[in-house]
Amino acid sequence: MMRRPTLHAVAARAGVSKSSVSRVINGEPTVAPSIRETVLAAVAELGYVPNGAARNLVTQRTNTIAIIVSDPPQGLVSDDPMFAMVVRAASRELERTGFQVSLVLAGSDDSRRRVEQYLAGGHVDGAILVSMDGADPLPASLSRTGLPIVSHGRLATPGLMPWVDNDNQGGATQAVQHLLDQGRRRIATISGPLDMTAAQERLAAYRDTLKDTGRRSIVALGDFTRISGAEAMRQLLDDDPQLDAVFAANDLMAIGALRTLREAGRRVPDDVAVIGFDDIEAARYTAPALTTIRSPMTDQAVRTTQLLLDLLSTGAATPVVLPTELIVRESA
Amino acid sequence: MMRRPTLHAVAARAGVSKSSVSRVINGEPTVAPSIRETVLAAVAELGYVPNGAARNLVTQRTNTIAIIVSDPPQGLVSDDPMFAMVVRAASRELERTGFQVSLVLAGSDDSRRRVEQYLAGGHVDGAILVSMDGADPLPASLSRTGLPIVSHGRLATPGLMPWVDNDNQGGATQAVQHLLDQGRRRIATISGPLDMTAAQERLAAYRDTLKDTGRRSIVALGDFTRISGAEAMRQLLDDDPQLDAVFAANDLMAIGALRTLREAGRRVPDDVAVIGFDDIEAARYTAPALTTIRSPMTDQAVRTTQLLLDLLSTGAATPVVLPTELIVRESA
DNA sequence: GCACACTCAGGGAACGTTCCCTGAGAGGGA
DNA sequence: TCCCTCTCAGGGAACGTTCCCTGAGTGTGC
Repeated sequence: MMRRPTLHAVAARAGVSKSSVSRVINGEPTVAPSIRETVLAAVAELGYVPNGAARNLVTQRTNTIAIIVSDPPQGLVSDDPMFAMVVRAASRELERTGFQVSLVLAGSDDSRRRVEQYLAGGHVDGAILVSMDGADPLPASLSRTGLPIVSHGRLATPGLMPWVDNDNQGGATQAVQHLLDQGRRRIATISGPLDMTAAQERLAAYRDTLKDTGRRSIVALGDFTRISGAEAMRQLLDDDPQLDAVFAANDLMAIGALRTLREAGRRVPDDVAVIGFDDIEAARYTAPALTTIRSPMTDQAVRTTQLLLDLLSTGAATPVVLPTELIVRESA
Repeated sequence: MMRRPTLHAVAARAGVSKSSVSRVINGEPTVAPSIRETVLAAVAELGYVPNGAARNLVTQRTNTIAIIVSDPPQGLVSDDPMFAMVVRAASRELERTGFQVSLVLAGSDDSRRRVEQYLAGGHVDGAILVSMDGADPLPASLSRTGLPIVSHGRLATPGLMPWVDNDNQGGATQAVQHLLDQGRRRIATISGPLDMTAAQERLAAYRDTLKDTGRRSIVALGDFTRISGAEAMRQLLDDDPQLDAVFAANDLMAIGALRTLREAGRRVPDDVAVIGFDDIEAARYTAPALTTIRSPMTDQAVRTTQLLLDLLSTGAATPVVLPTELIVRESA
């Protein structure tokens, strides 16, 4: 394969110095129109494209941002809509502002070391951490690199970096209140994994809201997947066959719960009301359609990206909490 | 922010030449144990991490692979499970083999130029194209860069690059045959966007299979999204209220169709049988559970990645077709 | 008419690695 | 004992840019 042309080659072709070519390439104004034209012609003729590595080396910038998502350790590859929405929205925003995106999966402990090395190796100008769980040591160690980093979702350890999250507490309160308003008496919940702040906050809000009414909480644990929602629902039905409402901490688990209820012969919402959280697109397509709390996922990703851009340009950024909204459909 | 230590600094600290440090870092065997130890100590002490750009510049390699996915031009961000599955599986495989992943969204014409420049700029060692539609000029222009590139999904223009696809024709034939075996008489289909080869092949197989039985085809067009499936189903019911089966070219559209049928008061599968394609996880959670054709998405992504690795190491790679499987659940 | 400012092109160091080449020293064979 | 080979450390060029600095040339003000 032929070696790609360099700045030098263009300079020779155009009969000018490489400094001038560099100036034209970078759009500096202090260059005579005649030279600019000659250079542009030579660039087009040779098909010149600046070498990224050389540029990065001398400028000490890469124009690349890492999106770091935690990868479930199990061999399974999940179709989590969150992943698609967040990665897509953030990537789009980054590309719009002229950055490349480096996607990094943080799975095993082994890969964590790799991530640290990668960030420390100057490959990126900054990073976005997506939905890290509280047990993960990665945020702490990465924040020590001194690189500009923001988190999509509040971290368990406060103060490490700026973040953007939705109002989990407010949303969960809305959800449970809606069930109460309907006159539901035994309201259970399917919680997310408790090492994630979103799950903690939603569970806490559920408990607080119920407590005010003197009702007892009925809790089953899931991990934000459909199958865990289905299993948790089965367990809830065993624990309390009389329950007449369930608040699932996300839509995926609500979808799982819906399936279990159907298998158990319970009618939704007549026998049991179900409400989810997130308002993913699939929530419009369940039978019955899922009542849920809309959390602005795309928005959150965009805002997180903008927070990083702020951090890069101004050196400072403050956390953001986005409001949620109750979406009433058929299931509650 | 303090400048990160360089090879030179480590060499000075360890009292050896930078050549020796470089040798230790890169694990070359021709270095005395005593020197290796001293260097390793200095590396640990200073927290040295090699600079990526400098390394890339001199080695002419980046250890980075681009995953290029077409981004729908509409402002919408979709939660397409395909995106999550494919990007995740491919990324995991790439990271496992020591590559970084650069995620590139190819949307507007403007961004296409950006992508070409990016690949030509030597930022990556190779690229994976994901599910490009036939109208997209990107594959052709990218293959002209001479970079090793493979495609996830067969391209409309053959011969541009190696690819991995599943057996669309076989799968669609299985699906329609299953409906015929059930004694269904009026079998409609919801096709995907016809500029994608997967949609073309599935539609062609539907037509061929029906033709052999003397039945006429009833076709509505979708674009692989849930909402398009719902709309197409509505149109099909208008066109032929007597239809008793639908083959949707993917599960997302089947899910949309299911909703329309429910709204129209048709029972599935009693009145109308529905069969999808892909076997995404959500297919297990519809009511009724979706009968579908399993296409090995994760597998396909992994195989595509391996194809690229082959291409990188051996310079050659041949297309792969993966088999599909009929998964019978409740909807047909 | 002369000095001075101002514009703009070119030369070359620097960025932080890798890798080739040289050469010092050790070891072994005749 | 001498020479040849072999091992392994160091020096320095090269990778392809950017950017600072120098200096040539032109224009301007008095």
